[in-house]
Amino acid sequence: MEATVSLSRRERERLMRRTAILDAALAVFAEHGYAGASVDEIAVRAEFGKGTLYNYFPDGKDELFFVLFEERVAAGLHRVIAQAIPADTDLATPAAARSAFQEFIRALLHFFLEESRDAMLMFLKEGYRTKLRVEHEAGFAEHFAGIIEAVARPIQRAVDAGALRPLPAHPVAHVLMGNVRGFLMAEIDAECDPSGHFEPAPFGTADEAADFLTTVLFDGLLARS
Amino acid sequence: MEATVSLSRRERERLMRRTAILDAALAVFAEHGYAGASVDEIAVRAEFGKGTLYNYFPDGKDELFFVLFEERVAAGLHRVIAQAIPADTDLATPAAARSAFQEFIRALLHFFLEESRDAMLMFLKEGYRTKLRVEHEAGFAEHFAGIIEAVARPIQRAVDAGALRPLPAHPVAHVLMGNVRGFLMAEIDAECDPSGHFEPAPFGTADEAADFLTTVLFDGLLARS
DNA sequence: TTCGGAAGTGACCGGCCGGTCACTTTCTGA
DNA sequence: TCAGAAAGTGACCGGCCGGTCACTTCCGAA
Repeated sequence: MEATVSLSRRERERLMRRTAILDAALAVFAEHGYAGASVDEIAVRAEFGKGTLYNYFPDGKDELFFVLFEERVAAGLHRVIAQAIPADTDLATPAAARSAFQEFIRALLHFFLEESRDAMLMFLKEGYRTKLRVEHEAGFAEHFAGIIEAVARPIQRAVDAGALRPLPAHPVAHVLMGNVRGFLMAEIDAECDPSGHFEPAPFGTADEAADFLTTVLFDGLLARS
Repeated sequence: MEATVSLSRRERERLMRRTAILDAALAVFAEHGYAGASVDEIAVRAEFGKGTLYNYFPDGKDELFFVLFEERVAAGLHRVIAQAIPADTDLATPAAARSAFQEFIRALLHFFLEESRDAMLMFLKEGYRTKLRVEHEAGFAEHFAGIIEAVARPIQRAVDAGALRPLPAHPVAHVLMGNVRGFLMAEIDAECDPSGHFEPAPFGTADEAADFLTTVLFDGLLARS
């Protein structure tokens, strides 16, 4: 009757509770951002006493935020990258590269908009800009660098194959991810502000939005004769 | 001996002090963001008692932030837009449009990087995402919409003239401004974090950066045969 | 010189929030 | 059954910070 994993019931239950706390914290961070989130609210939402949170995460709010970023946001991003552009993807021609990156952008938007909205909101709201313990600051920088690196790798391949313009891959990766980020930001702004002042990008589906971004970034804004 | 403006000395001095307070507040907001800035620090930097700040800005921190955004950031942006792409700019051909928008992006980066660094930092750090009084929230949304509108207008002209792809102008304006914002963000990240984890975009001058962005956005990433 | 109001000031208040810890409850293995 | 460990709890602490207000200082008009 034991699960295949070699965890005692105690350990399994501890893991469940840890997850429940993280779920609650993710929801609160997504709603209020790091600075606006209160540990009390997280505890209430998780249905634990505040002290219990410090049993599981001795460094408190700071640690919760960092762990969430690691386990939900960064891990999700890496998964999407690995799945959408595996190392053997054909990137030899402009057409192949275009369709591969289009798929990638679609997968990104799909992940953030439909699969893990809370992760997205946490990713967008001020995130790493907040002052945290130094060790976590470094960890954040490392995660970001790792994600950019993972995106830059296929870009470099496509550049080497002559499918993309010979631009430096890292800045291009920054721009690509920045555009996804910017699009999501506009999306939630429009959603959170129904007063109608924030004119949103009026895209229906995530795929339509992805196609728009792909067109702008890969085909360019200039008309072609 | 009187200045041409019809202000009494009293009024002029009051204006000077108001400006001094705003300068101090801008510096503090630029350094710490809205949430991290303390009114005490602003008062110390302005060399006024805290109470005096509330003489000039009865709504306190909130009002200071909003006024700064209005008078420094938004005004600066509008000025740059109006100067770089006046209403009679030639946008009839792809080449003309490209060079006009290249000039615009250069002017933007120049303004933020060299002319008003503090305005840039305030613009970047969490800005309108912060919860403020409702009337200010609406004001922010209005300013943003106005800026996007001002950028979208020449884009629409270029689209109508067939110089740009027939894409909706507002989303394109969002993307354009978002890329500038993203670039600036990467720039200051790299600067504030000399640990080297944040791999920056290694551009020398603002103009080189602007040219890179122009290439990506207008020519597109795909190689041309 | 005098007087009234405008301007300036900083000690103080109240609320918030992250983190602690002495205590209670629950579990487990002997 | 029971003792001790593990887990859970929330009242409480200390610090911070935005905003207030009774008081002082300054200044210009009469």
